[in-house]
Amino acid sequence: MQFENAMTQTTSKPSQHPARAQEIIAVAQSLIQSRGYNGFSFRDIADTVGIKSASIHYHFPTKSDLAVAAAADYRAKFLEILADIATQNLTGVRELQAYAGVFEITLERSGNVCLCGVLASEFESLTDDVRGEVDRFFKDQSVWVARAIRKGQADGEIQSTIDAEAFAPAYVSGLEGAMIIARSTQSVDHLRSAANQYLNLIKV
Amino acid sequence: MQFENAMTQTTSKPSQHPARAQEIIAVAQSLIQSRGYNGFSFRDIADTVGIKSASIHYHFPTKSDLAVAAAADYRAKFLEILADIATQNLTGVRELQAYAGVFEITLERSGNVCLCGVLASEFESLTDDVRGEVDRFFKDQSVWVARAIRKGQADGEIQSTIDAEAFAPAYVSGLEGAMIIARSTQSVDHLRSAANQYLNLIKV
DNA sequence: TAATATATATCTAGTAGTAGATAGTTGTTA
DNA sequence: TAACAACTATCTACTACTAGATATATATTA
Repeated sequence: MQFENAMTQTTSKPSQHPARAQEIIAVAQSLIQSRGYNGFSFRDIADTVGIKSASIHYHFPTKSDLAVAAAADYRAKFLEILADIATQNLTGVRELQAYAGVFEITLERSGNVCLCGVLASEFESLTDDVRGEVDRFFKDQSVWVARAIRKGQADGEIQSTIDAEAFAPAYVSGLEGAMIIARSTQSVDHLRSAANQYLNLIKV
Repeated sequence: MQFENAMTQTTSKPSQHPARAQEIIAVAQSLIQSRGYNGFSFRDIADTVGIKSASIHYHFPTKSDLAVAAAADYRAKFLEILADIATQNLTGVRELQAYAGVFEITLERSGNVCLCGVLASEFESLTDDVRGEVDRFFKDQSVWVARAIRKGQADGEIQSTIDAEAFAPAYVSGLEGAMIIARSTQSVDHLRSAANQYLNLIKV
């Protein structure tokens, strides 16, 4: 996947050479996804990247700035993946299956859960900047899923009685919750099964 | 609600006079539910309870011990509430609505999310003891929900094609995820709506 | 071209503050 | 008196973060 938008940061420092900044973001994302926002330190990142913790502050003045960048990057990349799925000429149901597949593959390959799901569960200890990014993520997701549902309805494979705008956030929520619980119960199947349950119920 | 089982702890110190220990557990639960396991300190609890942080170690030698006690107590109390619902002679669907209501009321009144949902999202930074408690919680929940679903099916108000054992964890996961996202989007309605979506889909 | 200036990205060394945890002491209660 | 439950005082390790120096690369100017 390509690095596109590191300048989404509201903070000052632009950082002309984004390779290292991106590297820091990637490690931060992985650490947040496995241990949470309050579960990692600048030193953890520094040790992994191979620099000193003080050097991270050059790229991201505060931990909040880093989290904002990590969440913004995560959101952007997720949107790219979804845009890619939408160009594959799939049916609505297949798109929703592919959507769930993104969650499943993440959990399967890395053992990590959704970055914004983790941040949301620590919501009270986040700055407003990070909260905003988390909020935007979930809005993104619901919009994309609602579109896929309507597509499936137009093709006659999803029940027309379903309210796409109401079911979309429920589908997203279900996958987020199932992903988090799946990790704690050591079974990707928990997530896969939940996704199938939701989908089977809305199919004609 | 009554304090029942503080001795579920695997650790040594029994603490004959459980009032203060229970007070500490209650504050710890609230802090975990709002800021996460890594988002609070012994000093936070001490300041709220009105003792010194060192005194907490008398009741709970380590932070992990405290988290285990908090999770075990949470699980026990949740089971009491569910047992209470089950004695109210409700239909299966009404029981499932009451179940969702427990989540909604918690979020509405305290702004807090499910303790075990939070812990699960920080899973990688938990000790095995805490992990076990979290795991047990979700097993509990699925068992109770599956029973309610089968009850609804027996009464003919829930579709007989639904696999109760497979849908139960999906329902629990959905409510957990919706609860976490609802807080981050500042709307209890997000949770209420998701609960209704799931239920409407399985009704006859 | 050579000298100068600026920017980038890192370092070392340090700040004040907080984390969980421990040892030993004191008052209180059964 | 003995158990309990708190205390004071302290420890080590770590937290995010900062100041100032340095090396290197890139521009700009004499």
